[in-house]
Amino acid sequence: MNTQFKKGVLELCVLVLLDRKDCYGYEMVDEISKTISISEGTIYPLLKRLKKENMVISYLKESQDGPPRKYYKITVIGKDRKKNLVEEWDQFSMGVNNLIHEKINNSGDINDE
Amino acid sequence: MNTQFKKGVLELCVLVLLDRKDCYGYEMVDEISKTISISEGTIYPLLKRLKKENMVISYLKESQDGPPRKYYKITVIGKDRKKNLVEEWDQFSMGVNNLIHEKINNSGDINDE
DNA sequence: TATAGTACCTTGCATTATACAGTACCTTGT
DNA sequence: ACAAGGTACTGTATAATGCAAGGTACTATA
Repeated sequence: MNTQFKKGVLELCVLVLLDRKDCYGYEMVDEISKTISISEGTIYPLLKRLKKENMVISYLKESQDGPPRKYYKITVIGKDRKKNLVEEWDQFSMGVNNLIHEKINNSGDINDE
Repeated sequence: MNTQFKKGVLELCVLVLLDRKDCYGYEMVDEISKTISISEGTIYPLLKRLKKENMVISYLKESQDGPPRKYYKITVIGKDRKKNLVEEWDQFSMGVNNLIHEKINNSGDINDE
């Protein structure tokens, strides 16, 4: 899968997931991997950054299947950012789709027949 | 505009444009900027790379409005790559849209009523 | 008990595309 | 001669991801 396409989108995906419910890293890798292939080494640094930027907070919780899990919870700032990112993404992806699928924006639809 | 989203997509856009008609760099900046804000300093290195990878070839042509223009023409390899990229993009963007707009893929639609 | 396997987190280095600013050349109009 | 705009190019910085490796906790099994 094209690495470059993912740039910036992973952050969006993580925030969207966390806006639905608290998650731990490993869980998000699983969830997101259904759509976009990623690995742990990618998501943890991202989570660290989001935490540093106050988009999320984290708390530990014990697990029955292994070591304690570090859950992440989205903050108000994070929700805000998520909203912006979703809007940007929608606009961006629509623009690209228009561009590559030939729906060229002819502003000024003058018939010359 | 979110810089990260553009990663990889610009290459796609350039190849798509060139698959329609030969263009020169400055022209493509204009064209693409209608949708995605970019500048010359971004596109020329990209074109250079595409040329190095044999996706495009270039030729000079005089202009009446300024210095000669360097036109780029897509090659068979380039067309191939464009096709792949378009497919990848379509799949990728659809996946992301599903993910962020909650259409979660419930494989196994068992009714429990 | 030792070992392997899996769930889970972390870090470091390499890769790669874009941003921005600056340079330079050509042409036309004043 | 100068300004302005069209056209091409380059260098340095930024930033997100990939991959590989390592570490801890728990569970199962030999």
